[in-house]
Amino acid sequence: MTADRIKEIALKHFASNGYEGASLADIATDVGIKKQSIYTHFKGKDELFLSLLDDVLARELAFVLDYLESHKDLAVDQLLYGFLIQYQDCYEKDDNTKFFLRVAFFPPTHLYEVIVKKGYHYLDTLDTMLIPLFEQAIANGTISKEVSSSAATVAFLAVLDGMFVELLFGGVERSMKRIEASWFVYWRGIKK
Amino acid sequence: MTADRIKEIALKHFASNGYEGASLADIATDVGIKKQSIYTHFKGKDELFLSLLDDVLARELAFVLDYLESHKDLAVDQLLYGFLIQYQDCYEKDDNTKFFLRVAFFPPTHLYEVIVKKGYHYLDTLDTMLIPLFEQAIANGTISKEVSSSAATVAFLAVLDGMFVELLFGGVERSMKRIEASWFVYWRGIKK
DNA sequence: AATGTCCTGACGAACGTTCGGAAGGGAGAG
DNA sequence: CTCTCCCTTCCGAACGTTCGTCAGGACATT
Repeated sequence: MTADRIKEIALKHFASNGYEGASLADIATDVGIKKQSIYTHFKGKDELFLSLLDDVLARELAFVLDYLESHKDLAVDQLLYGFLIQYQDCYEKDDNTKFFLRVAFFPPTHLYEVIVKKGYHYLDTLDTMLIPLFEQAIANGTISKEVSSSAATVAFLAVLDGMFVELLFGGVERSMKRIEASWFVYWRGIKK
Repeated sequence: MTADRIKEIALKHFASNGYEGASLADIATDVGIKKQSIYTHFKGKDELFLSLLDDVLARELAFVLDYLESHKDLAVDQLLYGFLIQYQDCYEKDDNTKFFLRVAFFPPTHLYEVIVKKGYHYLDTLDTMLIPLFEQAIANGTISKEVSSSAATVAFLAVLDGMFVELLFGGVERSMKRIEASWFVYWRGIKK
């Protein structure tokens, strides 16, 4: 399907050049068609972009859901640390996260409201999935009672964002170094 | 000086629309001149942009330097926490950080090398300023000997980035919440 | 015959940029 | 004091390019 190839290529372009920086002509060239042919599959640039945004958010959530489901029997520290590592590995070469972060932080102005709405939905879902984990670990005694579940969640998401930032800016090896340090301090800060 | 007014306005535009999204015509309109007049003061868009980048990095470093200098007699935990708070306060309404982050993470491709070079210089300087603080605190016994000074520094910069991210995406009140949680866990993780 | 896909060709709009000239003020000479 | 020259600042008009978009036709598949 050509529509899928367009999406695939467009994701790369949006991820590395942003909404304004990505041109339909360049995308079409990479696909191997003329830019006018894109209009056979999408109404225009906005529809292509928003369709990609939905895909990206869905994939992002699916990954988290899948990971938590398939590792739910792990100890909470291994689960969380593994989550960081897997997230990094999984998206090392993928443009999904790059697209996601770029759009989340610097959305094209005329699509601001739609994007923010979708973004918050993602964040809320993430929160809902993580909170019970921490509550259980606190009840278990694995995590100190001095630490609230919400503080642990918020701080963990901050560690995650810190990883993203370094992943984007400095690449994998710098990001790995940051994960090691952040996780070491983080776990030392919440464990019993 | 018109050049300064152009810079001032251009900073806003670059910060909120990115390199490609900011147009010289819009900037000129906000300044109250025609876009051609910009060429009296700058060779072109690139020179304006790079000139702004230098200013932004210099201001960013100056702020850190100034803060550390004027609070060097504080206890390390108050110093670091205060640093987070002050950074947030200082740049709440300022476009400096927004410009900085946007450019750092998503640089315009044709200026990539120049930007990355300047960016790493900033990071290195920051590192050089922070490391001795942690070394001293570890020697003091304020921070646990189990924590290396480099791990504490790297993790602290991650906390800082986490704050930036939330500052950009969610605004001040969400960022404040994140700082509270992150700092609580961070300090609990490195203290003796 | 109908449908879906890709093409050629062209559109107006916006982009960064260049050029030539009009205004204005300051400096120096008469 | 005035005239002239220079220099800075700004703008009108236009440049070539690229942008997203639309209309219409060719060709294949069904």
